[in-house]
Amino acid sequence: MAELAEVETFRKELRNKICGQKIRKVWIRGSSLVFRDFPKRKQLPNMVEGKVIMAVGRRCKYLLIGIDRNLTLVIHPGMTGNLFLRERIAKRDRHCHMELYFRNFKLTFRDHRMFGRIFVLRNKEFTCFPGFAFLGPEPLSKEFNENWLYEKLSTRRAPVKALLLDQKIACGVGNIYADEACFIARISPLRQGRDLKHQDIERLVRAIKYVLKEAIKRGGTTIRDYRNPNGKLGANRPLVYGRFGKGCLTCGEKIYRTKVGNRTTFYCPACQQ
DNA sequence: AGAAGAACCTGGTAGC
DNA sequence: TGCTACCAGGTTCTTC
Repeated sequence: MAELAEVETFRKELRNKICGQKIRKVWIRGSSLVFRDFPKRKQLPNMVEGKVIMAVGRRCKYLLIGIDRNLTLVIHPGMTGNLFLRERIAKRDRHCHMELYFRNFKLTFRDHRMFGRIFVLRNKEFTCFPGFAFLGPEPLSKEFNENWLYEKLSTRRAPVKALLLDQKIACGVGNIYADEACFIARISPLRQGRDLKHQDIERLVRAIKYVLKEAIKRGGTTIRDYRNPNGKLGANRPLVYGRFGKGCLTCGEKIYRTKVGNRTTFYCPACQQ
């Protein structure tokens, strides 16, 4: 679920609700694997209880909750992680891993597959944190442009789809939007990176920005598990992802399904060259 | 260095 | 109905 557009939806929905709110109480599942990268997890409640949320940001697929002046609660939802705003008395089940209690509601992190990650960074640890150090530029920024992508793809033999999933190249792009971007740019996901011409890369950059903006506008894409913090489904509908055997929305040919870099990949063999 | 594949997890479902 | 095998939107490690 959680690609850039879904995490951005989390950010927008949460920002107005939790900014300025004091964290009254924290509950964490002690044995939960989502804290496996955070050795000091037992101290998490002590670190943040009684403190105020100052900002809600995002970098790539990481949600960043700024607490007081010098702490950031970092949440990576992984494949199935979700954040929910709920009544304080709402029951937690065995897939809940963390709850932040505010005055009138609580924020719950739920993840049944436990590929998600949660940890806390102090400001001075932030810049040297390895998870952020090598991420590429935000795809919706000016720095993510045809020059950047050409530089990253033009020497590579790997399929362009696999390269788009590399967070050092196109951070925030995941399996769905990589397929969608290739479809809109009319580029086969199987083509080698070094095989793309400048004009192909220009179309691809435009397509990546377009699919992400549209998905954010619609509150993300729900294939299976994704819900926004209020429990609503994402309203974005993929043009090619998940449409195996159905007619291409451009030319009517059947959509193919294959594997690229071990990931399920959908494309139209007629439109995408 | 870079490409490919497996591993990490659980739950849902297709097929028998 | 019940069992097994396989599949899933992310990341990271190992092997070649």
